[in-house]
Amino acid sequence: MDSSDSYVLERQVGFVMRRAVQRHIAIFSSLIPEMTPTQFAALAKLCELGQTSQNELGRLTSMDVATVKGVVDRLRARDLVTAAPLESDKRRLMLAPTRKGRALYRKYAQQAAEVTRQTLAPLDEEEQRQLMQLLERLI
Amino acid sequence: MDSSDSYVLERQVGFVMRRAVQRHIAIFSSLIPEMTPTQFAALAKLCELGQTSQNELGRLTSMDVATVKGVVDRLRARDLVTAAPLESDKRRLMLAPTRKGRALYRKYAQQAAEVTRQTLAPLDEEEQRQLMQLLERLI
DNA sequence: CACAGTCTATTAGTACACAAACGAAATATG
DNA sequence: CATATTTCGTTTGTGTACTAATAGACTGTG
Repeated sequence: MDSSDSYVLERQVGFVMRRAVQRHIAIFSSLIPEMTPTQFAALAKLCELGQTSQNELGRLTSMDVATVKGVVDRLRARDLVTAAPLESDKRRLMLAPTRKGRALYRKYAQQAAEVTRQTLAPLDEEEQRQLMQLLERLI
Repeated sequence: MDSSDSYVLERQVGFVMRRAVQRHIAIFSSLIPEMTPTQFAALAKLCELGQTSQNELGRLTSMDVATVKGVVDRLRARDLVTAAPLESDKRRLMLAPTRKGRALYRKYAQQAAEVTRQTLAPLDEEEQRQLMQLLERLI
């Protein structure tokens, strides 16, 4: 039996998802060139919550501890986020968006929703719902 | 109007796909710890074709020129792939799997298909087909 | 033939993403 | 209360992914 029967690259979910993500990122960076999807996700979550620790932010945005540190460092370097150790628990680094960070989030929240619309544009509304639901069940 | 109405992180395709890819990669590396999904994709395509230029391999596996170079370099370093400039067109770097590369591909082709099965396991067969078709239309 | 445009590969730079290991701080348990 | 465990953040190392710039090789057209 030929192993090429059981494995065809183009039919693997991993490959198809990778390509879909590539297209999504291209759309994102054309609509929001000022920051990456990951940075926007972190900033958005932080604006939603007001403040959190770096670690919890990572959990809420599905980022590794090492990844979230890098993302937060870059947001801090651009003065979009502030960080300060928590008095009552000195392990924790509390984060909050700056005024500039909030402004940037507000500026792009609509655009970010538009990124999703454009990414899903090849599908009709019913299919979009289906896709989202199926993807969520994969997690 | 509140911008949080229009943007909720968890409802964006990008976020959901990113998480699904994360889970997929975790499954992949538990079943095939010896190489990454990208490396396997490149090796698989090369085994399928026998030989190609580095550039074309990139196009066929949806990798950037810079990305494919890194991936191929690592495969070459492990003696899974050979590379030689093409006589008739000295710009091109022709690649081919080594015997060792073919053996590794054969060893894991089944497992790689299994990765797809496990990734899609939360869905029934009909849903799996739907998801794949919907994703393909996003590309 | 010349030379403009195209194709291929490489390099440098930036940004995610994860594993592993570390130290410091907090909590749990005996 | 002492110590074992857990939590949090950082660092290091490897790998993917894209941009932009560069250089060499080919192709097409004048």
